[in-house]
Amino acid sequence: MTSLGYLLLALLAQGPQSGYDLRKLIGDSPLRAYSNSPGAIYPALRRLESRGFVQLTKPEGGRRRQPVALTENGKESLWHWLHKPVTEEDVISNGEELLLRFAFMSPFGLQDLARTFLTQYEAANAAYLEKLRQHYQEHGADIPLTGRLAFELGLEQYDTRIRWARHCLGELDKD
Amino acid sequence: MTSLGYLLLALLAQGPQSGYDLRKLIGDSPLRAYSNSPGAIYPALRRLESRGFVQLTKPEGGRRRQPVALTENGKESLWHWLHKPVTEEDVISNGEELLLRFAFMSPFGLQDLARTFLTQYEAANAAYLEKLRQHYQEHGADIPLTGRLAFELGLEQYDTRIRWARHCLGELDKD
DNA sequence: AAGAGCATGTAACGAGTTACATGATTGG
DNA sequence: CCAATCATGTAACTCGTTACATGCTCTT
Repeated sequence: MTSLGYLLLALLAQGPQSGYDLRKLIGDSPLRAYSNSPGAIYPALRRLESRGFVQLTKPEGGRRRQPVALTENGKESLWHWLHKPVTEEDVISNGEELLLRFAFMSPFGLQDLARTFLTQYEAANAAYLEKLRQHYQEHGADIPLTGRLAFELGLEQYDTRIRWARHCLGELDKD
Repeated sequence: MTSLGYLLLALLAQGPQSGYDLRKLIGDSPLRAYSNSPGAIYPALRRLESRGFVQLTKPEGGRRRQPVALTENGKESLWHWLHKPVTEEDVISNGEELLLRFAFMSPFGLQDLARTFLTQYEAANAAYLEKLRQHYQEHGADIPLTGRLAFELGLEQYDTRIRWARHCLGELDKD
């Protein structure tokens, strides 16, 4: 299962949609970091179907809107994805997917799911940031100027994530 | 040419290295977001060779360190990559690669290359951030809580980039 | 001499890109 | 009724992943 697959499941959790609808949704929103090309979407939907996560209902005529619905298996797979623990590896290499997961958590329980996500997210980012700072202390002097500056942006980005996670936990307390 | 290809060219610009050296360099540094698996590195080096960007010198015996050197064509390709203009599309979908480019600019001219990069980078991020803010104004109310919070992190990240670019321009003035 | 780690290679597979194809619907 | 656009599909290609294979070097 790839990020795009889960994105499709998450979008379908809000009700059946056609492939075309999904393409529009992705292309017209900040999700456009993901691909909305037909060559990505339709094969992805077929894969989801072959795994039983999704049901395609063929229209009678030729080439019209073809609604896709989430199955029970699909719901379950989505649930597992949303509940996966946040690892440091994810934070390093899959930052986008983590954020995607969080963005679609609302219907599945704010107090449990979202809170533990944020706690783990903050911890994992803090742990890696600490390693980065250490690396910077040791090797920062050897790196040429632009490399050092790029490194500093990296540090800032992780710091932003940590502050954001704390801010979100505060927001969730307002319930 | 993929990001990994340019990363290899950039690393080789500091002198010939073996594939194994390159793998270590990538795995032991904050570049570890990139793959350092043999199945990625060695085929990538072969591709660079087949395009004439790199020269592999076979060692006489069997399976030993095999130094890889940047050719003139390779230097030129690297130069073009570093000089590519920063587009809004890059900022949206290729943020990592942009930062990679900047990180390796030092030897190629700070006052020209790095300055124009930063200026374009700031402008492109600001332009997209403006669109994101607009989107948030119009549709923010319809998005469930975690989606909205994820959106806010996105906004923060772009803002961080912009502040960083300005800070860097200030640093470059200290020459 | 044996085994751990060094260094490179490769095959099967999955998934996205680009580009093109195809049939239906709608507007002028 | 013709063109534009809607909606889906597909083939060729590229690249990275995973897992395994191969041979060398160095230590003990």
